[in-house]
Amino acid sequence: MLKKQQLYQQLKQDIQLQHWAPGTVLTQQHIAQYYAVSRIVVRDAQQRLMSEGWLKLHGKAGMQVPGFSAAEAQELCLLRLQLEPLALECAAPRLNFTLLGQAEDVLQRLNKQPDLPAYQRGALNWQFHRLLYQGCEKPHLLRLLDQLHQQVARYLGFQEQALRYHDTSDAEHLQLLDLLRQHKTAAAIDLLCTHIQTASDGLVQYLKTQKAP
Amino acid sequence: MLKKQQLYQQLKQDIQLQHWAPGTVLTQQHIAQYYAVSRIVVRDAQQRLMSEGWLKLHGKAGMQVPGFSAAEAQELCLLRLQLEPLALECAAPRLNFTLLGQAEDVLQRLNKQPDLPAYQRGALNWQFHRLLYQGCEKPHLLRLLDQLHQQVARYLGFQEQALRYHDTSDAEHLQLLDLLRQHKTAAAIDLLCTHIQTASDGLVQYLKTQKAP
DNA sequence: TTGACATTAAATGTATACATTTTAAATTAG
DNA sequence: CTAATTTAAAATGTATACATTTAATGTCAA
Repeated sequence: MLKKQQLYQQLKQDIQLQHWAPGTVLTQQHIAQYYAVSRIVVRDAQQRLMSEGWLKLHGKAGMQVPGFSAAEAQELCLLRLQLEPLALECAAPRLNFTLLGQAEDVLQRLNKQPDLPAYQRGALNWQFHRLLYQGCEKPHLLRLLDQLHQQVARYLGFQEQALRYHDTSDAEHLQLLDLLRQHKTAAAIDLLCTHIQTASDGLVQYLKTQKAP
Repeated sequence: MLKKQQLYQQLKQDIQLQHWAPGTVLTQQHIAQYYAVSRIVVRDAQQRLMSEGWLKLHGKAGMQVPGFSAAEAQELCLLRLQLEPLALECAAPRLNFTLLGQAEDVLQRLNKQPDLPAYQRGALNWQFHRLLYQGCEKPHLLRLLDQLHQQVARYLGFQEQALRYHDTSDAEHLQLLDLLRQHKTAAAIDLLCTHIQTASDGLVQYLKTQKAP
């Protein structure tokens, strides 16, 4: 029998992998029956997934699996662009070799396993960035960024193709680490901005071509 | 008998008015008994209040009423400063006289009732700003800002004194409206930045003096 | 046929009861 | 007396049953 945490993960994954297609309306009863859990458990999971953007309200009954749009992706990336450089700037003075090493380990894992599923690559990618921002000592900022990347992650499960840009950005990641090691903070921030911008453009471009084939 | 929505509002207000002091650990059972509702209802309200920052996890049992710190206030204001100018910039081209009029109405209500409780003044103040950002067509951005102001609101119920700066900022609000009417967007954004900065400084200063009297 | 109203089905909200986990206390061995 | 283990109490997690609300269906009159 599934518990709360398990149902949360399962549902999230099933949405990400499009087992439940965008537009589907999921009622408590449906989910409870399908996953064989009590509605109480479903309510908790639903509420959490909704606050993270995986589900959205649909009238007065049921939750709807949201669709994808280039506009939304662009907005999410714009917010990243607005917040992540700030986080890096605050964290830079407190970046030590331990953290940089951990970050490099994550990069290596990304490199050595080029055929991971898209959503796992996305998770590792955020783990890398997150490590760099870790020391900013701004819990609310980090919370907002976590939320943002949850939303972005929804897009990454979308299509393997959309994530291809990450491979091309590997060099940028390494360069970023290098700059940070040399305490060239300003340059690192600049690079981060263009890095996010590049990723954004790729994703948005891809979504636009998908929409009108 | 209280329903979910009512309990949510009641609990939030009681926290804001310090009926439950910072540091207090509220268990489901406590709350259920005190407000005479089922624990189910409490769970929903608790989860929502937690996601909005009114409560935070306390180990594995209970939720804790968070305290106040100058650092947290500063962070929240910094995030406002990072996001609100962006929202205004995006919304400016779509600002019409209807919205500007609504905003001015809010200002007038603030002016004509100088003895409103702090939390209501805070709510009106955010209502004013929010109207200006309304047209930015960035739902995620607006959601983040709503969250941020929920957090700020927690501080505003804190002390009447801390909100005094809002009275002095009334002139700035009017000037902001004026600039927007004349489509002097850049100037309006500049003013907004200093406006937020001023408010931030006031609040942070106040909290620092409170801490070490 | 259409539109308003009544009726029914389904979904969510809420309460109670039970199960599991966690915390604290108390007892006992060293 | 201390520390570790056991035991009891309290808190949360989960399931079931009931109440309320919402949506849909069908009926009847115009």
